[in-house]
Amino acid sequence: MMETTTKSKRVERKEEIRKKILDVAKDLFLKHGYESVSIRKIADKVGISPTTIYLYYQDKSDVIYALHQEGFKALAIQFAALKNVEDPFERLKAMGRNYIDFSLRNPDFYQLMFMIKDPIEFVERNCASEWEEGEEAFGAMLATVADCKEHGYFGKLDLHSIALHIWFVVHGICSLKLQGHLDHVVKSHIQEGKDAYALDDAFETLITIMKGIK
Amino acid sequence: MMETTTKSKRVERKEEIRKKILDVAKDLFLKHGYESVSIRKIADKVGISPTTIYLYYQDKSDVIYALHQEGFKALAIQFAALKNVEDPFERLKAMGRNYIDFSLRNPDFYQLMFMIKDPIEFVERNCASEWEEGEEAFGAMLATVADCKEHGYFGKLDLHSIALHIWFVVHGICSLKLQGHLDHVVKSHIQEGKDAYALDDAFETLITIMKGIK
DNA sequence: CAAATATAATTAACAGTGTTAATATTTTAA
DNA sequence: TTAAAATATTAACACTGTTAATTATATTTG
Repeated sequence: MMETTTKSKRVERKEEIRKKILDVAKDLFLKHGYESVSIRKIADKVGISPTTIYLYYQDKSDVIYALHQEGFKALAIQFAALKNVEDPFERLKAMGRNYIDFSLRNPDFYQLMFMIKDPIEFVERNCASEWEEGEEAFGAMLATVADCKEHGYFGKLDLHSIALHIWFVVHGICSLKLQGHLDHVVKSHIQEGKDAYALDDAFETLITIMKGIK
Repeated sequence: MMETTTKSKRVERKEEIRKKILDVAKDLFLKHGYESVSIRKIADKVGISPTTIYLYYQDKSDVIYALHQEGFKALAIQFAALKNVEDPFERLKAMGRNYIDFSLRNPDFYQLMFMIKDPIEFVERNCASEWEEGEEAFGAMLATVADCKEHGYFGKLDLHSIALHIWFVVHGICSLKLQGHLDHVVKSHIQEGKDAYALDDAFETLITIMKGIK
């Protein structure tokens, strides 16, 4: 017997390789985008055979889902930094800004997290509708909106309706920006010089409207 | 000389085949989704060799772009039916409803039009930033928002800011619904029974907020 | 320690994908 | 009818995810 630790060395090594595969996938993903993540390229970079990956992940979508989770962890860190903002409406504003900034700084992650079908389908198939990471993020927002309501914001509107609404706006901004649709429309229909400010304008408009709800 | 018509028979036949390719692509697309549209499958169904398609479309993304345009034409028809709604705010509401309904009835088209990178990249590369179809749709909305403003809606907010904002919300609703994110969040965080109404609730909230702007 | 067993990794192969170059066929013009 | 132009095809390249069968490597047992 050699299992003095909770994990035997074999299991340990297995987890190491599993992590290495994910790290290489993440590296490829961030450097060359979603489309460039292929089983064969990952295997090459790790130094193993393509089929070996299937001993550690059941699927390609399983690898993609693991990346998806990494993204949610990174977003959670962004949100966690806001716990000490006292004024609830300022905290809500900061959350929105952080969300948008995250999408701009990690466009590939954002697309994977909110704009691509594969990972969420993987959740539906394999995770029995738990999925802590996503619920946590939305929960944090719900709490802040509730806090705002207690301070007199948002009138008689329902808590969940407000929270969802803000998410819709912010996701709308991010997703249309990332796909180039926003720039396209702004370039065609709105005065010159506003190009770069479209995003800030959009956020300002949201804040103005939300603050004005009686 | 036989070119009594503006188009010679050769050009006519060429356009016929070009259209046939597009029709088959559309059929495959609507029946089996975006991922199932492959050059080889289209060629099989048309009854030509895969490489022949490259004599009519420069690329696969060219075919996809043609589908993308079909989608915008369909949406334009939905919007055109609203010209005779007199009250501007009611017209704006109807536009929003039509937009959402379109996304639900033609989820694949909607994804192609607003959630997938390929077609808009094709526009950027090949169309010298004109692209009438998209500008027309947004223009129709801009006009309606302007009309609303003249009737006292939306306070001092900028015309373009309001129009963009509404688009963000509505697109946020549609895209998160289509990817399954909305259902996922609603199922986890919101009371039972609201499942099916999440979309209507979202739209109602938008209307309430927009109407309340002073 | 050696043999038997369980685990891990590999090669070969299947069925796809977009796309290009070279070749063959058909249609048009002289 | 023959030369030229347009159209279509076959063969091939370099990829993709994935599975079955096989080999190599550890681990456990006799």
